[in-house]
Amino acid sequence: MTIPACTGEPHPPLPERPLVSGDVRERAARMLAAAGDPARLAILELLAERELCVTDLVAMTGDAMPTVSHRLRVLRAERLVRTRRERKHVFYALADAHVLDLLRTILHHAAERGR
Amino acid sequence: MTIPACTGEPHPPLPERPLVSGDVRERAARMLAAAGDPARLAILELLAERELCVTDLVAMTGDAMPTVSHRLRVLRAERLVRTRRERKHVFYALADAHVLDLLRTILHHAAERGR
DNA sequence: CAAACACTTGAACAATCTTGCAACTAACGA
DNA sequence: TCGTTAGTTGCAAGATTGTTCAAGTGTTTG
Repeated sequence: MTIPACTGEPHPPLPERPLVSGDVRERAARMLAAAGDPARLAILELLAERELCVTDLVAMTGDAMPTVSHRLRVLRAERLVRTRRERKHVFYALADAHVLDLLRTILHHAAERGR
Repeated sequence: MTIPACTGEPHPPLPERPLVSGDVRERAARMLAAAGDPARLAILELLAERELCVTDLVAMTGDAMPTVSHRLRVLRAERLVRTRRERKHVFYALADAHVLDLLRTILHHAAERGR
């Protein structure tokens, strides 16, 4: 199926097919969306420094525990964080180096391009 | 202001201060959220290959022009894309190498970690 | 075993987003 | 100038999200 080009102006031959598979994109979008909230991003930043339990995060962010827990749930659903239980506490950490990488990339870029 | 630690268990000394400045995080979150939609991410992927006009994107995605235009508006609001007008057409492209970088990072990671 | 602690879950409500249609604007072309 | 092509904008549904409070689960401590 040929795709009708724009008026044959500046651009080259013609577009290639879609791109990456649909569900890789789906997952990527959900990961981005999960990180794309200031409060959740703040949590990721804190976890970038060290593993923390929910109580710590509550103390550090000043938000209510259910609120923090819900946020962590979203992050965990997209596998941006992992959990580990120890005695009474549940410790959260970034899922892997990829997440740290993404975090650094976005924060660096956001800091760089001043409005 | 001291932050009460979790039960002095496994974790080190104590947490540092917040992190990056609040509005860098705000901007980063908005950028992530803008990219964090499958349809908008698909547009970014297409633009990663070449500059395209709205008509091209309409043809390639199969969506209505106002829909595509709205999506582009969101992407432009967060400066993920830039525009250039030529004759009757408005051409869109990724704003800069940073965006391409982010795109590659997220797609790579999403592809890697199979569910 | 009972009470306390550390979380998670559920439900309801508000706020925000996304889309689709219609109307509007800008740039050509006849 | 008039009509057409290319895009944008406004607005009203409809859907998703985020927050809060209350209740529930699991673990540990007395």
